[in-house]
Amino acid sequence: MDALSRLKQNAAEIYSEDELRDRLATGRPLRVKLGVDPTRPDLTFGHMVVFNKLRQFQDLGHTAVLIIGDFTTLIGDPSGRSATRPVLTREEIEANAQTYVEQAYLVLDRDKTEVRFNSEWFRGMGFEDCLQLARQMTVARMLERDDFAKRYAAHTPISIVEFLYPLVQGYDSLMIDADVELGGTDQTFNCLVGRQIQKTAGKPEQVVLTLPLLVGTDGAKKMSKSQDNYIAFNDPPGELFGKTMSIGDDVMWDYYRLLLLAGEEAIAKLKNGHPMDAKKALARRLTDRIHGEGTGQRELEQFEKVFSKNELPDEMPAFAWDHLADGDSQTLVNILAATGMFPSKKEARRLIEQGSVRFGGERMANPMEPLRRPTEPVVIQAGKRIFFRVT
RNA sequence: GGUGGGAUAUGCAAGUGGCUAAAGCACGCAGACUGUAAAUCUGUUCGGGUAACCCGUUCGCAGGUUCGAAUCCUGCUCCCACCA
Repeated sequence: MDALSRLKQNAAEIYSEDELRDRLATGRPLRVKLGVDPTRPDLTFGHMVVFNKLRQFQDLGHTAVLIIGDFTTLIGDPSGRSATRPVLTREEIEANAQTYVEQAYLVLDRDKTEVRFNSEWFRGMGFEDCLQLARQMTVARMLERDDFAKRYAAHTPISIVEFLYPLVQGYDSLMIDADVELGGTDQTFNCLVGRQIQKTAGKPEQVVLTLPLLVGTDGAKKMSKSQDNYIAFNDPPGELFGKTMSIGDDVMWDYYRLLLLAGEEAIAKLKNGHPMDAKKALARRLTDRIHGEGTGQRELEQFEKVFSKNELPDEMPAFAWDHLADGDSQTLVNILAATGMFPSKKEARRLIEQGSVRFGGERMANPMEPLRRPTEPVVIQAGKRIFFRVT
């Protein structure tokens, strides 16, 4: 497969393919830009889609330039909801950026990655320069952006600062001489603004390559932290595996394509088999990818043990009786609550009343059931996913 | 600057003096079933209490009226629309 077709794989849009071909033909390493938001230190599988593409560029000898939007974060962005986002301190931003980049290296080639903070060029920028930049955009053009158009129509607030964001992002492209900028399809507008700014400055315009947005575990909306439908890089292996198993059958193929870069032939083959086997393979490979070779197999075995065979997992947290109770006898609900594994005592009681709690394998439906100090370790199970031992 | 409308639990959204811890939907959680934490069906969803009942806190914020307020009054904050 030649370079261009590899890079085209999974791409939603390329502006434009001809330009990309020409740029590749120069034979020099291209500077491929990706802007990241340091307000959220945790990477999700949604990010992986774009990072995969970046990695493909790296494998072809190009340089990844990660722009940490620290300057913009420092100002605080009132985007979306009425509540203004908390403004992060310099230290918080740097810490976030650090974790972010470290996680990104699970996908990226560290040696071919350049990390830049955009405060580098924005901090010293005067208001005059800012106005000069703002001059390059019109309100009508800005309202073309899908996100703004919708919010404007729905009467949700849009701050002037938000109007400045695309310009800021575009200016980043100018400052690092980006040849290519990557982003999700929701970033299309912002990336295109970069082209305009480069053009005005008399520089070659960057190629924009957008990627589809990964659907979240709810199977409906795009994966994002705010929707709580995400799988994060730093989810523990069991969580990561389980969450992957919880996605709907329909969206599984997108995960194969966008996260594992599976080809259509391989997918067609999997579709002939059992959906559950395909999903298990997906979860296993993704777990391996993040947590290291072999972890996927281990989680697969645990998963089958717990969910298919209804057996106990190999590992579970243990609590000493003396931490949970004062005397030798205590009610079930109090024991559960004392572990801190439930959001509230009410919640623990609800679970008991709904018949989801087993004590040593025996179902207990009475929250007030008195328990005695166990003579040997006993396993308490709540629902399908919470297990712990009392010793 | 003027006029009108709005702020309710995780999200959307009912509720205009007591029967409201607050309808409904979505999400979440649990049970059943299964092919998995898919799908489907059912239940459940503020917190505390030896507990089919009692108590505390919640309806933008701060006060007030009332036996009683998410619901009425006053002030404040924020948002939206129209006009300029």
